[in-house]
Amino acid sequence: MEKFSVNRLAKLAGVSVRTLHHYDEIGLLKPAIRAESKYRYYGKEELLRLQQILLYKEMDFTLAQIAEILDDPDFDLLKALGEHRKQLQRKKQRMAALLQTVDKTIVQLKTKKMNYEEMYKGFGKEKFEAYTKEAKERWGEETINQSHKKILAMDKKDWEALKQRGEDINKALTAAMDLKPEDAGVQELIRQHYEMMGCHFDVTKEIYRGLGSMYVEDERFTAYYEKYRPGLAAFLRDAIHLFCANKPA
Amino acid sequence: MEKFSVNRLAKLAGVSVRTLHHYDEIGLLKPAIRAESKYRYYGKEELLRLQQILLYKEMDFTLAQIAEILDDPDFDLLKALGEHRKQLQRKKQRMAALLQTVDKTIVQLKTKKMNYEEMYKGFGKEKFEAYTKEAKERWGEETINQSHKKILAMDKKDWEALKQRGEDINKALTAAMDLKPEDAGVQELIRQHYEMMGCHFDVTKEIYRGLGSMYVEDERFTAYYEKYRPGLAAFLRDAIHLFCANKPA
DNA sequence: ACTAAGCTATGACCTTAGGTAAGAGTCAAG
DNA sequence: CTTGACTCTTACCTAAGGTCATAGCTTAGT
Repeated sequence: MEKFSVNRLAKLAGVSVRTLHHYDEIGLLKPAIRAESKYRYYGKEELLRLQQILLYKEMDFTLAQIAEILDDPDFDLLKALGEHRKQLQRKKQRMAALLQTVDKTIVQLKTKKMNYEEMYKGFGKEKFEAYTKEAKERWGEETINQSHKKILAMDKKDWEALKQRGEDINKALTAAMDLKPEDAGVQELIRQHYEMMGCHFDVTKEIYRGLGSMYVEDERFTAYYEKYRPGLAAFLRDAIHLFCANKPA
Repeated sequence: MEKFSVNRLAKLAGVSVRTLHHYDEIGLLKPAIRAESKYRYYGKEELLRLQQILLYKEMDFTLAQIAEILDDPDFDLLKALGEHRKQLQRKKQRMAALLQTVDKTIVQLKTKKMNYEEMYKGFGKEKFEAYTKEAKERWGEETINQSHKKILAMDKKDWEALKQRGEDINKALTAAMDLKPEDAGVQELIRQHYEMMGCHFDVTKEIYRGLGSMYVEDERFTAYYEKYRPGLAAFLRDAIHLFCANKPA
């Protein structure tokens, strides 16, 4: 019968020696024999048990749960798996919800950036102050200031170039409004717009899609683009959504 | 200016007093004033800051990260949000992967149950032993025994009834093979089959779908059903997949 | 002013699944 | 027999608080 030292077993199973010590401590996996020297030696059976442990650990069971699964003969594994599945699903959904929250926050920050840009372009003092006030209410004094600082810290030339390019793309899109959103040329313009947005941080498909929705859901966006040309906001949203739907992950 | 005691602030923000103590300890949220009695008193500003903290906590930022976000003027919030988003997405994908693992495990357990049932129905000794050996290799001595114990512990009458019903449904499905998988009658039989499967633990759509795939991917399944009537395995799989696709979550 | 009830402070220990380190003992090869 | 690699135990550390215990504080009612 083969015997494995801690090191050997650890390497065989891909865990650390400390982990084996820990499992011994909590009684989850005890060595087959303990030499007089106090060295731990494991046999084939223990290797098997360790593999079982790792299987369940992979599924995110806690060590206590695993101990129960392996040692309690009255344990209903199917029921446990079913419940565990529910847990995992809840967690996954929670992640999805968090993602949405983060996305919304990112979009809102982007919006603020744009508000700021508009302000820069000289939209009149009242508008500027209304924006600032709203933003402060939504974000708190400190945050908004920090964010503004960031934007102000942006390199002037980069900023101007970015702005110019955005305007070019917008003009082209306005002209292309008579085509359908799925038109290849329109989609190419949208692609350029998307890449521009991604210039300073990653815009994922989902974030970009959220931004697209804002074109019709946020009145400031809508007002801005509708004045440009009526129907433009909805057109942009549709084109962006289409773009996102067709874009590979 | 209003002052809030720990209790008041905690209730206002929906956190525990201990949490406020903790935030004070780590310097994340310090009270506006400390009375000589050492009592903590918070002002409006602190309430605002606490709300900010909770906003980021909701997004699963750690307290250390939140401190950085709120206190470091050089902090790039957009970049942090972008990175955080990636993290969340990874976690979500991990959850999805875990779900699949759990589903597969559940389906395998179910399969074993069926093997056991076949064995019971008298499929010959060699087959039984081949199954048992394979299952032991895959699952380890202990697990398989426990699982068998569970099945044996099942109420005899329930089991017989379940088996009988399963056979009835199978016979009906065999007869219905000349129809299309999307036929309403076929889908109704599949629905009954699905409900039967869910008799002893929740079978979700996804798990059921996985089971459907096993009809053609697992040779034991395939052999069993093909012997019944050629083409039955694929037919069942298609019908099950269709059922799952149309079933509301 | 006094007292009881309720609020608060500090300190300490607990939780997961090990990581990391110190100091001492042990094994195997040369 | 030495040296280097291995192993032992002990103990402290992580995140975000939960849950006591003990002692001091505040406030409402009398």
